[in-house]
Amino acid sequence: MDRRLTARGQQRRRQLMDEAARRFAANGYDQTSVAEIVDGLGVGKGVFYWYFASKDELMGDILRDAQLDLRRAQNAAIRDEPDPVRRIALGIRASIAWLSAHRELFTLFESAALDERFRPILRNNQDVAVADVVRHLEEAVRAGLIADADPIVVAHAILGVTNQLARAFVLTRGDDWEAVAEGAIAFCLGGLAGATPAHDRRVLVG
Amino acid sequence: MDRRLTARGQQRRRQLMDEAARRFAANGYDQTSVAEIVDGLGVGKGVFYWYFASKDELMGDILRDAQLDLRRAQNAAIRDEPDPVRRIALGIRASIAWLSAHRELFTLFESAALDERFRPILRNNQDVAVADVVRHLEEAVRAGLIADADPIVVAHAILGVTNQLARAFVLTRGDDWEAVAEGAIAFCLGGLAGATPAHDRRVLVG
Amino acid sequence: MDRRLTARGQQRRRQLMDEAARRFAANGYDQTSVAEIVDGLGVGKGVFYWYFASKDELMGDILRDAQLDLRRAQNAAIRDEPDPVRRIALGIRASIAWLSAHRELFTLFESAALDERFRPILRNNQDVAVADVVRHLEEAVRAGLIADADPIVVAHAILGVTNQLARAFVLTRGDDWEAVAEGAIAFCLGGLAGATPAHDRRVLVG
Amino acid sequence: MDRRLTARGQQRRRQLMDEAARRFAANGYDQTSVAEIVDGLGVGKGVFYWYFASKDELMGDILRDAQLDLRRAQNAAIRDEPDPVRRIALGIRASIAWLSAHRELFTLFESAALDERFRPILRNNQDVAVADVVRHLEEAVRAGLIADADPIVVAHAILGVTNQLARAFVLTRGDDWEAVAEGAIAFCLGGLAGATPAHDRRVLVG
DNA sequence: AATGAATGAGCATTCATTCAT
DNA sequence: TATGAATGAATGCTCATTCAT
Repeated sequence: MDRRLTARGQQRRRQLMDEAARRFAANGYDQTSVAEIVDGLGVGKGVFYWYFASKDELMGDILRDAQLDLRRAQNAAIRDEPDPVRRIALGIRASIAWLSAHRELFTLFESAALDERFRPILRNNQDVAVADVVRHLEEAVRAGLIADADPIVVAHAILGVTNQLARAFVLTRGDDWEAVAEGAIAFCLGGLAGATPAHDRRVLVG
Repeated sequence: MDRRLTARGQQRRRQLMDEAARRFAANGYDQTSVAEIVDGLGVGKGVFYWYFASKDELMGDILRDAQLDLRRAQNAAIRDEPDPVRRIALGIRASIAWLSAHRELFTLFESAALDERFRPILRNNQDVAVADVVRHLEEAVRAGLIADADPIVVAHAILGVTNQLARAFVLTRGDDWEAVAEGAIAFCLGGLAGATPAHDRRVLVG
Repeated sequence: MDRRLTARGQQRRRQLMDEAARRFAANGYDQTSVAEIVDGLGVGKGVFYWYFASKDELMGDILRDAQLDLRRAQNAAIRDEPDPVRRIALGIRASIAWLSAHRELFTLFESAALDERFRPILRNNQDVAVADVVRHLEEAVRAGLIADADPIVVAHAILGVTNQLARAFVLTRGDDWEAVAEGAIAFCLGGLAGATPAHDRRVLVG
Repeated sequence: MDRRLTARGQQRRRQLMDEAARRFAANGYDQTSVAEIVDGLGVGKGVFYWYFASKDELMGDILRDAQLDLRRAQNAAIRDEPDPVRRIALGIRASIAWLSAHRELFTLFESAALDERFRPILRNNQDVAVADVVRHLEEAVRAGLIADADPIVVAHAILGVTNQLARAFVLTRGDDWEAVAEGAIAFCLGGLAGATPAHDRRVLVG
C-alpha cells in the first residue's frame, strides 16, 4: 500500500489509525470490526482499503509508529545524562510518562506481544530496549555504582517493574504518573531493602 | 451447565479443557474455533456443548481452575514460614515454578487479563495476590526487616518482576526456572543496589 | 474436505453440485454467487461449506465428475468394436449423445477450458481424449483404411467438428442429436469431397 | 459515450482497449478490474470513465472492433478468387493467420461467446460468417466441385476445425500458423478419406 | 452421550462507479 | 482531461450455536 497521498489523505489515514487504536485497545483486535472503525468515522468501508491493504497491515502500522515514538521519547529524555544509573531512572520516567500519555497504545503493545501475528513486530523492539538498559547497567557496574548481577536479567526486571506499575496505577486507576514513576525508580534502585546505589541520592530524578 | 457427570464424563471434560487451554494459548482465544478443539480430540461438536454452555464459559472454567491451582501451590510453599520476607521469596519461587510447569496457562492468564470478557474473572484473583503480598510486607516493615514504602506499590513491583522474568526466560527461552527464581528474588530484595534486607541472608531460598 | 457423509449427506452434496452446475452454465462461474446456489435450494449458507471447502473446489469436483462420466460413456460405446474407423465414429456418436444429455456440463467444459483456474483440470483429460483418437487413427492408417496424415492434427480436427456441431445444433437449436452425429461423422470421414474411407460404408453407424 | 476526441484522446482510448484486451484474455473479464487496467497504464481511474461509460461497454467496443478487423482480413483474402472451394480454403488461411496475429482477441472471442452479456454481440457475426461459407458451398455444389451435403452443417464443421486447430496449435503451442492452416484445409477438403474434391489440387493454397 | 447436519449473522475484502478539485 | 478520494452493495467464507437422530 504505497500511495501518493494528499494532505487530506494523510489526515484521513491518521484519523483511521487513531480511531482503530482506540477501539483495538478498548475491545481487542479481533473483537473490533473494520465496519466499526469506519462507522465511527462516518465514512464508507472502501475508505479503509484505500489507505490500508488489510486490517492486519493497519495494526502493524499502528504498532510501528507507536514504537518509534516511544523510543524517541526515551532517547530524548536520556540524552546528555552522563550518569548511567540516572540514565536508567530517566528512561523509566520517560517510559511511564509516554505510556500515561498514550494509554491505548500501551494496551495495544501488551496484547500484540501475546499475538502470534504481531509479536514479530514488537520482538525486535523489545530486544533493543533490553540492550539499551544492559548498556547502561554494564557501564554502571564498571563505575562501581551498582552491584554486579546478570545485566540481562536485571534489565528485564526493570522493564517488568515499569510496565506493571504503569499498568496497575496509571492505566487501571489513573494515578498521577510522576508519583508512579518515583515508586518504580525507587524500587528498581533499592528493592525491598530500600538502599540506594553507592553514590549520592540525586539519582532520584525530579 | 451443572451436570452430574460420570467418571468418564469428568475425564472428557478435562480433555476438552486441556486441549482448549493448549490451543487458546498457542493461537489466541478468538483465533481458536470450537471446531478445532473437538476435531483435535476426534469427537463431534455436540460433545462440546454437552459439557460447556458456551466457548466463553469454557474459558472461564479454565481460568478459575488454573487460578485455584496456582494459589494452592503458593500457599503450600509459604505455610509454616514465620519470616515475612522469606514468605515473599518463597511465594516468588512457587509462582515461577508453577508458571514453568503450566506455561500455556501462564500465557492464558496474560491474554485474559487484557480481555474485557475475562478480566473480571482474573481481577479478583490478582487483587487477592496483591493483598497477600501486602500483608507480608506490612509485617516485615513492622519487624524492621525492610524499608518503609507504599506496600501496594511494592507488591505490584514484585509481581511485575516475577511475571516479566518468568515470561522472558522461562516461557520464551525455556531457561531453568530455579535460576530465574533466584534472579527475581535477588532483584526484589536488593534492587540495583544489590543490598539485602536487614536480617541474615538466609532469606535467599534454596 | 474429506467428510464421512451419511446417505442424506451424499444426497445434499449431489443437490448442491447439480444446482451449481446448472447455474454456472447459465450465468457463468463468476456471476454465480454461493448465496444464489444455497438460496436456490432453500438452505443456509453454512451448508455449502459443510460439503465443499470453497466455490473453486466445488467447480473442480463438478468438472472431474463430469469428465469421468463422459469418458465412461465413450469407452462403453467403443468397447468390442474391432474396426478403428468405426471406433472413431462410435466415439463421436457417444460424445454428442452425452453432450446432448448433459448440456449444462458441456457449457461448463467450454468455459472452464478458458479459465486459468480450471484449465489444468481439463487439460489432462483433453490430452487423454486426443491420445485415444490418435491410437485409433494410427491403427486405421496401418490397416490402409484412411489416408496418412499427422494423427494429432486430425484428432484435433475431429474434436473440433464434434464440439462445434454439438454446440451449434444441439445446444443452441436443440436439434435431434442423432442427426447431428450423422453430420459430424460424415464430415469427418469424407470432408468436403464427401468420399468415404477405403472400406465398406457400414462405417456410418446407426 | 460519444465524445469528440482529440488525436491524443484517440490514442488514449486505443491504449485502454489494448491494455484491457490483453488482461481480459489473460485473466478473464470478471477477474480483471478497472483499477488493474488503469494502473497498468499509470493513469487515474477517472480516465477510464472519460472514455468508456462502463466496463461492459469497453468490452463491447473491443469485440466489435476485433470482429470488424477479422472480417476485413477474410474478405481481403477471398476477393477476386473465382473458385468457391479455393475461396473457402483462403478464408481458413486468412482466419488462422489473423487469429495467430491477435491471439488475445481470439481468446476474447471464445470467452465472450460463452457469456450471456456478450454473446449477442458475437452471435450476429458468427451467423454472417456461416452464411458466407454457405454461399461458397452452394456455389461449389452447383459447380459439381464437392459432394452435396447440408451446407449449414458443413459450414459449422469447417469453422469447428479451423478454430480448434488454431486454438490447439497456434494458441497453446505457438506452432507456425501456415502449417496449421495447411492441416485445417486438408482435413476440411478430404476428411479421413483424404480425398480432394473433384477438381485439380491447386486448391491447396500457398 | 454423541454425531452429522444445519443455521444465519457477521466479517474482511473487492470493485464498479461517482465526485470534488 | 485527469487525479485522488470516496461510496456501498456484494461476495466468499467463518463460526458459535442448535437440532434431529
